[in-house]
Amino acid sequence: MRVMTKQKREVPRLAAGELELLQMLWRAGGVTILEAQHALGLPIGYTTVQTRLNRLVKKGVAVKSKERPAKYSASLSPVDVQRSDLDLLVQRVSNGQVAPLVAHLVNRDSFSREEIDELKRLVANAEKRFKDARKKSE
Amino acid sequence: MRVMTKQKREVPRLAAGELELLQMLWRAGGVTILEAQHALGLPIGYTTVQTRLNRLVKKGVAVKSKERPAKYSASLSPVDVQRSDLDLLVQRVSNGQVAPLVAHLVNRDSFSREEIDELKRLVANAEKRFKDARKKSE
DNA sequence: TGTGTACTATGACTATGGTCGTAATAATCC
DNA sequence: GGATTATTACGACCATAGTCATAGTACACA
Repeated sequence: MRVMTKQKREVPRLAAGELELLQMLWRAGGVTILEAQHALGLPIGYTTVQTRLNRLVKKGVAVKSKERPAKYSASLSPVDVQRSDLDLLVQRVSNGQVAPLVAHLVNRDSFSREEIDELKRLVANAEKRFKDARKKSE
Repeated sequence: MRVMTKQKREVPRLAAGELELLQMLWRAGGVTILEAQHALGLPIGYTTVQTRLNRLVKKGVAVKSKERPAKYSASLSPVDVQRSDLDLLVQRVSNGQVAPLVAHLVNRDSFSREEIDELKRLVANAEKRFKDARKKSE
């Protein structure tokens, strides 16, 4: 059975730059401050990275290990942020309507054979869910 | 031939609250400060709305008319913001890959018959473009 | 065990966005 | 024209994010 495990914590609002740090953590895994600084590849100082990482920790979106050169890692999966980003975006650009947003994305650029097949599969699944739901409710 | 018409102006980074104002302008059209305040429906003061609107103007994403009760309107279409939001999001959540994002959206919730048809149409168009491009390049 | 290095904590400065108060200016009307 | 009202300009305050310098602490090892 499918228990909709309610998210205990809301994803806090993250400014663009904070997201950037978080992305780095997703890519690089558990990193020390020094490694983080290099992974970012930006001309910003060591203590700047330190402060920003600590602020992420204080916000609860990253964790810091106890070891001596402490390792920082994201305590939030990309999916979590994706979800809230998407919620926001869907609300923002098409007033809660998902289809127009998908239209935008699909018309936006071109796809490979494989991607097109993938899209077809997705739509077929959506259709199946639609029919199933319809059947169940009759 | 497909000329990638370069966007002349970058959409400036807009904080969440600024977007909210902009959305209001899209919905309500050219509005006075008072109308904007009402349209927002939030418990924020008149001069707050004034300041925020003026900041949008200074950023170039809104314009202010010369009439005496000045009318503010967005100088940026939703599409512009959608595009840059989407660029950002696509980059953010799936590293530039559009298909996974579409997958997220499509799996995210359920659709009506009409929406499903619309999605099918979109995918068919994408496929047609794919074939045309293929034919042209042979 | 003392000292130099690696790491961390702390505080400070700046910019920006959200909030407003108040002063200045323009329009209205007696 | 002068008083009243509507509109605008201006500046201020606070919170937060980005930036860093510097002071403090722990570790290694001579």
